[in-house]
Amino acid sequence: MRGPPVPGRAAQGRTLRRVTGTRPPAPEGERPAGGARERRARPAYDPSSLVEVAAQVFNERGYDATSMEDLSAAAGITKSSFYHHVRGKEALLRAALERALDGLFGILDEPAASTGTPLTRLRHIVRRQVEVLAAELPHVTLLLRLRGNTETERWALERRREFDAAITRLVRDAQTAGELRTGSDPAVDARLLSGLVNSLVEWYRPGRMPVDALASEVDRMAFEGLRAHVPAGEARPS
Amino acid sequence: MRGPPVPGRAAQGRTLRRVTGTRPPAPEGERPAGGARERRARPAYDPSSLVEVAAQVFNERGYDATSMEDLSAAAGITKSSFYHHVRGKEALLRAALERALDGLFGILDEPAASTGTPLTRLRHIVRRQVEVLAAELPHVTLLLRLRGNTETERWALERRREFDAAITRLVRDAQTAGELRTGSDPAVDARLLSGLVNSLVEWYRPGRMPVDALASEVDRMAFEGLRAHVPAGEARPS
DNA sequence: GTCTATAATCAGATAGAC
DNA sequence: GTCTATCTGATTATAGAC
Repeated sequence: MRGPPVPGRAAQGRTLRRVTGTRPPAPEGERPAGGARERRARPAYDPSSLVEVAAQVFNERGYDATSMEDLSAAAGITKSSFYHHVRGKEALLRAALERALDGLFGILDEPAASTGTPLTRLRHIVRRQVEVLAAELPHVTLLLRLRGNTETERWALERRREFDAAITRLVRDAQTAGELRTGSDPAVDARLLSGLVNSLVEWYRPGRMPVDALASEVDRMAFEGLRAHVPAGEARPS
Repeated sequence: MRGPPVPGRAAQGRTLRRVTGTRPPAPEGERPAGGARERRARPAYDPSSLVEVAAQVFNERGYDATSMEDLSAAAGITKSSFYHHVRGKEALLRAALERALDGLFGILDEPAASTGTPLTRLRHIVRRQVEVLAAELPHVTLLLRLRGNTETERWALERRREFDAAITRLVRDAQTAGELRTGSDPAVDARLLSGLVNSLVEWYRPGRMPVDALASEVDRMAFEGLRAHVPAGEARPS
């Protein structure tokens, strides 16, 4: 907990927020039978849903600031009931990170990721990266905010570096092929590109705008820039 | 602490890393007199240095995962001695965030921030933002990773939103003036631009490349894009 | 499957000797 | 100014009743 020792929890600066957001309904058979529970809209209890709930709370509060009490409250059950479903805090983290990494590495396995010129492939990967990021928003967000404190975090960071390395190779190839700007270090350009894409998790929320529109704007900015383009033949604004 | 209860601290997954990185030398008179201390390169004890050390450790481990023990160890003294210099964990956080915010808002007060066309002003601000980010790297990094758990964090987030709003207004003005691309929401473009700039804290380290070179690459990417530009008159690659 | 109660440990912060 | 020793409360995790 934070701040000086204060009697009541309400006196602390920390705000208890509840996870909102829609979630896929759990299989009916998995629901607890005696629906005597009176809490507000409570998430289902199947493992996959619990991971998603946990990822949401981790992102809102930060992994370290999140207590098992916070997680169980978000799931609508007590802490010890929560432990009945989950091995521990770090197991939840790992499951969420695996989902994010599976999504990202899945992109590299797609046929379009190895078809065409380097730039064509790169643009496909960027577009798909935006889509995976939107589809797995809480899990990817979690992945991008890791500090590397635990063994699980370091494992995920290592896999993330492998993904980034694939992007860097592709940027280098595209520059060599004359499809990307010259005069800059491809490793730097790859980091700028990844930074741009990854920064979406800080503000994009589903429903804010269609995912394919977002992907198009990111693609345009990354490769053509924000500046207005003058029609061919006209003079460039000084 | 993390993981199941284990006897020894060494058995935990957490790695104790020491703050490296160079620091401006403290005024000689501020150093403790009897240099009997035998630890490795230890930072000075003046308040400003302690804030910088704290910001570094906060960034490495995350604010919540950082204990006062971690901070005092990084400073080379015991926890209770550390408390002699500092009011508490949150006071350190606030001091670091103030430094970051002062740097950023200082940019908006510069004459060049309100001289010329919207695009000229925007480009100046972006360049200066990269420079401030590099000069105040640990403090700005901390600012960009806030979750809003405490009152201090929420205060800083609110000020950061004000800064972002200024950028958004400028992007809108530049688009209206025909200097930026059309067909996209200026609020989205502003977020993409800020996301690109802010993502630097995730990888840029002083000494990796000169700051002005970095600023130029960011400027070029943001406004012209990564794609190779064909000389005027030639056909655009399909 | 869920609960109350509690164990074991670690956090931020302080007291008081030197 | 620094230290050892300690307080208070929160944290992860478990025991065992229902």
